[in-house]
Amino acid sequence: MSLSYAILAALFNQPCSGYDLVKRFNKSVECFWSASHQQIYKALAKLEEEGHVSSEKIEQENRPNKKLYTVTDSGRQDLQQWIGETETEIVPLKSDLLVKLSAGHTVPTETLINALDTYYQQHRDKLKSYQAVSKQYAQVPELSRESQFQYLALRAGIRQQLAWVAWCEEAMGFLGQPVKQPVIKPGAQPAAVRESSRESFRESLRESSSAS
Amino acid sequence: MSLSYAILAALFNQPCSGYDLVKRFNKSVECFWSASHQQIYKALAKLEEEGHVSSEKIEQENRPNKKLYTVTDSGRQDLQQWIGETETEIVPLKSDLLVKLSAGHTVPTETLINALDTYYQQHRDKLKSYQAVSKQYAQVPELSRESQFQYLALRAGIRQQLAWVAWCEEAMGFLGQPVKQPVIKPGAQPAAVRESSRESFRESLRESSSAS
DNA sequence: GCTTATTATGTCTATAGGTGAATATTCCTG
DNA sequence: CAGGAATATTCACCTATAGACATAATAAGC
Repeated sequence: MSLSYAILAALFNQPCSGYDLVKRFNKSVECFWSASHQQIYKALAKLEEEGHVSSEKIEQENRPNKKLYTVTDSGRQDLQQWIGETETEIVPLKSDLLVKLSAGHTVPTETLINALDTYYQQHRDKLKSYQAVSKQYAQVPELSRESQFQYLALRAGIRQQLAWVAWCEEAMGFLGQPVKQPVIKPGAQPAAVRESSRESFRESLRESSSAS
Repeated sequence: MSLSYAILAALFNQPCSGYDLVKRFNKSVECFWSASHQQIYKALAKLEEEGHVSSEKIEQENRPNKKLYTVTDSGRQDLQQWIGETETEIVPLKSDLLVKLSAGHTVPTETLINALDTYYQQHRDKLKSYQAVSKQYAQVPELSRESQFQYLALRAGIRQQLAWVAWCEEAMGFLGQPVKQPVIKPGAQPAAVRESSRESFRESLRESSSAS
């Protein structure tokens, strides 16, 4: 359901081809909605069938022809109506790693550390890539209102990754492993990271017990 | 795929009936894997067919009979093997709200504030409920290794919710709305929340631009 | 005796979400 | 001109999930 709207939103901001859309999803939309190219093409076909987008064949000289997709009036209305619906469910978390951890006592600690390390690296990479996009926004002197909204969505993605990175460090501390390298240069990070990275498993237990 | 393993892990920690499993998923497992009762019953049936769990009919006096599910040797091996696999993909984020926001300029700000507020409340509720479970852990003088792992998984859930709550506040600040009430009593919160709540949209932009 | 809630276990169906493989064109390099 | 990379798209299939429906026992209140 939401994939269609994610596509409508992206196309509304900037009409483009399916292929370009895939690239945009991989670059930044991914931080709030991920999808494979097959899914995107399928959803585009359905949206066109429903009349929410229209396509125009563009003849290209140096490369295969492409279809330029544009949101129709009906598509825009549908999108706006959906945004207005308050039938809002928050994202249910689904993490392989946490499932593994919840049965962690059944396997050697080393196994868990390996899994954790893989995750840690991936989250750090994602964070880095989102922060790179964030930097691009920051370099524009005056962001359009449109861009500001997109930046705000990106901020959520960054906060999610920060939370994961901080948790990985906490988990590594618990599993008795030193953190291999500092997250990112100090000073370039919002205070939240440094604070939360410092927080240990033990400390958090004590805090919970003192909470009212 | 992972639902089966989430069930195996839960049953391995504590054998129970399908009904109880549903309740456990709603209570705390949900913070790392969510599933409906239909999915759980279906997955249980499949696991039994495959021989990974066995069921025993329990006659009950005061209520309908139930089936007590236990993980078999084959199930335990399967679970342990899966935990060892390093084919680990981090959770792709999928958020309706962020999709809505990315096209936020197409609707009145009030619409967005409404949507945001609904999310804010839900994340705060989730956070509160996870923190309540966390408190239960903290009250046990000496946690078993088993429980420590589960607590660590819960910590990830809490951090996720904290990140969402903090972002909601940042977003509200951007949309020009005052935060209606403080997150939770100060002092009961890890420093990370207070820090990150304070961080504004504008400040974050400046930080991004100064980052190397 | 009737209604409603809770415990307990499922099935069916439609649709959304997701993967793997295949296809075709054009460009660039050796 | 052969082979690979980038562009651009589609098919077939499978799983996941939501929503509705079905069943049946007990317990509590009116």
